[in-house]
Amino acid sequence: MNFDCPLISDCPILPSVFSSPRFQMSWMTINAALNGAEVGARITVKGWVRSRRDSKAGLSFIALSDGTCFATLQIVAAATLPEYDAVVRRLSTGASIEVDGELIESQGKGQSVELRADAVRLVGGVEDPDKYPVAGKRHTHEYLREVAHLRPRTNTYGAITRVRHTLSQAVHRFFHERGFYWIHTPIITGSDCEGAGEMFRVSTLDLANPPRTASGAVDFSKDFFGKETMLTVSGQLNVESFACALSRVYTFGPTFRAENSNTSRHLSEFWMIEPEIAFADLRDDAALAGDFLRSLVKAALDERADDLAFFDQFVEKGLIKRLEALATSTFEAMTYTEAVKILEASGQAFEFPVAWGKELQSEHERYLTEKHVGAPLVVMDYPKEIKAFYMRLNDDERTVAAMDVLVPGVGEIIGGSQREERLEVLDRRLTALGLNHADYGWYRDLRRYGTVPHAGFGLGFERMIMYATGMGNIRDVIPFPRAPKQCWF
RNA sequence: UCCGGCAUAGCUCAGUCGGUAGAGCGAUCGGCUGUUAACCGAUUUGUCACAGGUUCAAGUCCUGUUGCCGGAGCCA
Repeated sequence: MNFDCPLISDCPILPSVFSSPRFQMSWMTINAALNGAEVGARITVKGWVRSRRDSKAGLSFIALSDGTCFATLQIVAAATLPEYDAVVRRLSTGASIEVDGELIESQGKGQSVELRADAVRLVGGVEDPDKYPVAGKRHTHEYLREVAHLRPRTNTYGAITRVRHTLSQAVHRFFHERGFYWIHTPIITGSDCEGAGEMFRVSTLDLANPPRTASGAVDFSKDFFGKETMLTVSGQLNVESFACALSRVYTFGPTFRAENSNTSRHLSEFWMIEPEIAFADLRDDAALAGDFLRSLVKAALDERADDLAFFDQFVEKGLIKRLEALATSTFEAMTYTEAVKILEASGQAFEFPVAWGKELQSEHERYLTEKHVGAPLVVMDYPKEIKAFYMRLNDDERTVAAMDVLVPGVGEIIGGSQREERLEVLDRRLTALGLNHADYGWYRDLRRYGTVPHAGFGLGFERMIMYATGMGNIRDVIPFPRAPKQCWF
């Protein structure tokens, strides 16, 4: 690598305190070549062949992608090149090449600039073009999932990957700019009170021959941590302790659920964002959720227009309009009690009956957000019986300060609540639910020492990506999906 | 986990009443063209998911298993 090449200024670098000295390479990204490089520049690009078309005029056209942007760069390779027959004419989809050449205005339609090749070098050929798993044709998402190591080379997955990155960056930027601190909550937990479903065990015990207690049960005191440990299902409980010290904090990391969920909206391993704010109530929480979703959508619109244009055309017609509408909207909000009234008055024939005190079913949520509102919707103040122990009891003693954000097409994208900060009320809830106070020692401590009202929520990151791209299956918006019976790569 | 559907060429699928395997796309070769989802012609391709059963004969019918898809539940 040559880090001092004077010709190259690598792809648009955002203004930053880190912008000098620049990290430069001796070749140019296709993103840089297409967006900002001077016509007439002599450059080198490297990437993977999407397609090759030969012309009897003595030319071959190569569509080259390096994944740095949606578009491919058209390489024009003349038959007069010494390597024309040995290299160029043998290129097939998927091969990797390096090309030196001059960036020129395109003589053809479909692109403004193209690279007139001075030299084409094969980096890696394709063993058997007939067997290349992502040949230049349409493939189903289901099939591409089986070749997840090669699907990043397709238009769709390249676009998803770039949007995913942009949204990740936007998450951190949003919170950083508002004074939130990122807390790295643990992945391994010894807390059996997280309570959000089945957990994966973490153990170094010999499964075939585990140590036993006198009563015959597996003796976890002999395990690595001296107790039973699991993969976390949420960083919330841990992050609450940091909120009650640094005021505004969030987590953004992987989360694990061992539920046997076989749906297009669930993964066994997914990423979740959980902000937590001290001195905040549920209204503050909902306001933050709205700002947050709008900011993420705006980031995607601003920074990934090329990828969104693709999704708009091939995945969900009208996607961009929908996102633009969201970016400037305020979310409608209603209480659970109002939602039940609306559903009861809707005249819809639901499979599951609607009644105050019962969970809202998917079909109910879908009606509310897709038909009744036609936009994102916040439902608040659910009956305490159907919500978790840590949610703050409202003055009516029947409901808790919980909220769900529902969006058309995806359903529940955010779940949050104001946390119960009053020790005696929390203890009453624990008792009512038959939970052992001793198991919640440090969590109760937060209520014993300088307790404050606080609230937060969890956003399923992959569900956000689905919403931002129009993709219909959550397994297609994460690089290597983990789901029941699926851990292939 | 429950309900429903599906599993046939590299991919997407057809395959009638049970009678011994087809198309499109891709790929390869050739033709044409500053081409671009190119176009025209030719060629290429099979453990019919797996295990058993019925039958003279099973891709086709029956049983079981596995996997995938859609919906539901759990949730984010």
